[in-house]
Amino acid sequence: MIKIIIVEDNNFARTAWETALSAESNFVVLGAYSSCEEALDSGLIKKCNVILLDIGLPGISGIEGAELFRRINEKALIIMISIKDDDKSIFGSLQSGAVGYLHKSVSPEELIDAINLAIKGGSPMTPQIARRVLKSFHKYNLGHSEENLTDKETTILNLLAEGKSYKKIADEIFLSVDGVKYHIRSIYEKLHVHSRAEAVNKGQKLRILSKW
Amino acid sequence: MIKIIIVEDNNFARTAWETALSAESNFVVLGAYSSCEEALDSGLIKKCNVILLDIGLPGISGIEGAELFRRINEKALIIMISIKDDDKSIFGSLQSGAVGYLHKSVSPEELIDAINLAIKGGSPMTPQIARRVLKSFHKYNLGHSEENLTDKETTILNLLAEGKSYKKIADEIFLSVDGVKYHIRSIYEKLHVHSRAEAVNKGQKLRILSKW
DNA sequence: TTTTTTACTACCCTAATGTGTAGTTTTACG
DNA sequence: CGTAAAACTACACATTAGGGTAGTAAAAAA
Repeated sequence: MIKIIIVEDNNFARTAWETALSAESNFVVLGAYSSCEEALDSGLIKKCNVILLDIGLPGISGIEGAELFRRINEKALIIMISIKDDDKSIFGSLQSGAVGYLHKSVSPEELIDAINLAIKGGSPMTPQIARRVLKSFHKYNLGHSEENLTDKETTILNLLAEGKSYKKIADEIFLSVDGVKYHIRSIYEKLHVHSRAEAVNKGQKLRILSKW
Repeated sequence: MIKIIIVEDNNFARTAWETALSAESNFVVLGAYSSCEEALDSGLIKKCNVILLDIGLPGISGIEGAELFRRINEKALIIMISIKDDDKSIFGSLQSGAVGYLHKSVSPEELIDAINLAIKGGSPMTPQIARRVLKSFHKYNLGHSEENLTDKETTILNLLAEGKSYKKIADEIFLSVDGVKYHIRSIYEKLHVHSRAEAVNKGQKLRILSKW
């Protein structure tokens, strides 16, 4: 039995979803609230499996709410349902722990499918959102040849990110300290920065720095 | 008409996919190769819409290949098809420009659906991969209260990431230089680091640093 | 109210960083 | 082969960063 909580300030939508989901034999709607505050007060957060959460709520926003809910119940699967599709809404939601992101225009059937998918370990998203998410991973420096670091430069940048001193880096890659400096000069020039911290920051944004 | 290129070293799989896709009225397989090198030599990369790409290829790997293909044809939609599901394969593929990631066990029908989905602006992924991707966005410091920076600390960390000197930061937030240092000491302690670069690096990973 | 903690300010000192300039060796290329 | 670019090495120098220590005022806790 999948226990669901709905948090949505629009009465019409909230009621519609509640009705639709309640009709499913393996779903039970534990509660439907119009704000995160009410949902938190209910004490049911820790007992549910799935939380359907609107972003544009009065008081505590959906993004903040997701974080709070997750602190109470790490296991609960949070699915955001929003009319917004700006970066802040999407990525903010994902950061705060949502496992899915749907547009408010979802049909009841889609909503049911989404919940089932989430339970099965998937991440319900509209195709457009999925693409946005994946695109955020893409290196965006393919064109800018200036920003293409050599292998050695990339290695050094990673060591810089770990906070290693020039000396340590030099030892590690068998170069003189000034040899290391030589490459760092190029890195800074290519990335248009003047310090380690900026280089690391930019390196992350350009996805030059290894791993996730 | 959707023009497809297949790069897969397993003859059996390659032939099976080619046959299945060719049967679709709106698909045409421009070429099916057993290595990225062959695909690049064919000169057809720039003419296709979709590239199905294996990761574990001899010679140029799928990940490297994706990057090369994308340089030639930015518009081509690259869908990775792999038996691997480690972080390096998944996130490496996404970074190199893939818009989808499927498991090699896909059925012909799923493959056809995936291509159609990609064309429509979606991102074909198995539910498990999707969840992995979304999870990579989650803040993973909800528990570790030690790592929760105060607002001022977060502000300073962001300024540190921009490479600003203590002096500049001090001016910007109306504190003495030593006041700034005071907070930086706390930041370093909370993040368990000893330098700007490390702090920035960790700040990114913990998603403390602003924006995407 | 007293005590403790938090948020600063201040000073010192050493190591590390960023940058300029210059020389040498290796590699790539016509 | 000659030559230019790339890949180092070397030295100098001003600035910054990181960390130790200490003191003060305000806020929070006891």
